[in-house]
Amino acid sequence: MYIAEQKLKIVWCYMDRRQRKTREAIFGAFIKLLSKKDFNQITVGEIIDLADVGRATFYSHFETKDYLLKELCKDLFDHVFESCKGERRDTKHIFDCDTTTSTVQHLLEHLQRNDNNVLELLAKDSSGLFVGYFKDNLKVLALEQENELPANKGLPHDYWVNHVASTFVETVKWWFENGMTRSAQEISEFFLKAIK
Amino acid sequence: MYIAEQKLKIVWCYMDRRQRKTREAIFGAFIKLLSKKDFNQITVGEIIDLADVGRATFYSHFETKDYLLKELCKDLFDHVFESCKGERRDTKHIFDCDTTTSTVQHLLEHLQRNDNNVLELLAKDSSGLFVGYFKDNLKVLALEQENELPANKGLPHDYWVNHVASTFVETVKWWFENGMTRSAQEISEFFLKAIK
DNA sequence: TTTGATACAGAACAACCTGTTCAATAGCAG
DNA sequence: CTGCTATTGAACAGGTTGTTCTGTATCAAA
Repeated sequence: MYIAEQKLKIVWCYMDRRQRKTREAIFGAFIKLLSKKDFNQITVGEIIDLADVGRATFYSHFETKDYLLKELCKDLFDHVFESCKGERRDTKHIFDCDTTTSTVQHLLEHLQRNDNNVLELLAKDSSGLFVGYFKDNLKVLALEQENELPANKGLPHDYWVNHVASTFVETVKWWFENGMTRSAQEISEFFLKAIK
Repeated sequence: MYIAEQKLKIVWCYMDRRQRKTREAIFGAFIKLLSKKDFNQITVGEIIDLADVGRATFYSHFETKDYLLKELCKDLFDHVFESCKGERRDTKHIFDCDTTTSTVQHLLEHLQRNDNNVLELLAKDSSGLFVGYFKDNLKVLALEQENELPANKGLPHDYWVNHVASTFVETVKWWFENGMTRSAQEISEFFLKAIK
């Protein structure tokens, strides 16, 4: 029962090649299915068929379907935000990578590439988990560079942070639902205007 | 198979007393369960047990569990927004019911009474359906009295309407999650400041 | 009150999904 | 090569779903 949990979480890169392959296959199949139908309508049977993986193998990696979703969220958003945070760690200023683009625009450009269909998953997020993880990461990011954000207008701090994060998520969803025709810079301006 | 659909939807008030009773019983049981656990973890068996209703009866009313949720959303939000819209229809000005309170505050006060646990359902909305219906209704409301809202800052119209509706939903959720200790008036001010 | 229509209860049913177990097989690291 | 570990594939019990059926209770109208 869920034998690989510790290894998978703690020493990811030292994982057995077989484990990595299975994990990636399951994630891939899951993402493909998630972009087609609702989470609750996807069965484990479909996942393991598409991933071409044994039933027992699935359950040795993920305790349940919900845990699979959680781990996928972690993987996805850790990857999306890693560049922002990584650069910040190195340089102390988020703008160093490109002095003309803000953090917001940088993040939007990263999303525009849409690795792993993050946007699709965000847009048709029937479980709310993706949006939840996204917002949590954004809140941390907002706290890290609070001085770059507009004034909080005398509103309670946590209300303001939540408002900023929510507005960003809604902005991204709006962008995606309108075909991503506008540029990342334009969307960035929309967002900043909205919370100004 | 879902024999009563037309009657239920079109001539609600002329419905057979038996039908009304079962429908109410099912809705009541469903709401009670929804405030305790996630939608996807609720079984039809639990619902009919709590509603004290036969299995076949349930399926003669609702094609499936998802349809039950949809109909519940419709009922709930039609009721929440009916007062706002009703007053507007009569008076042409939404402020007539109380010249000192705005539409926003009026809606918040209505939510504060929390009929049918709407707030609880909104806060722990695992399916996203409640929030979706809530936002749709808010958008219509926002369009109806656009002149009362702050300027859209040159943003695209649908982006702005979506932003306003989303901010309202998030404000309500924040209110609820913080124990509803603040007054409706205060929350109304937060919301208006946030989108100003 | 009687009558015909309709909603209900309760059980039974097949089809499906879940999560577990197990023996056999295949791949890995030292 | 050898011991260890992941994977396979099948089988399994337990639970859920949506349907079907028969008999009963309730309604609305004559």
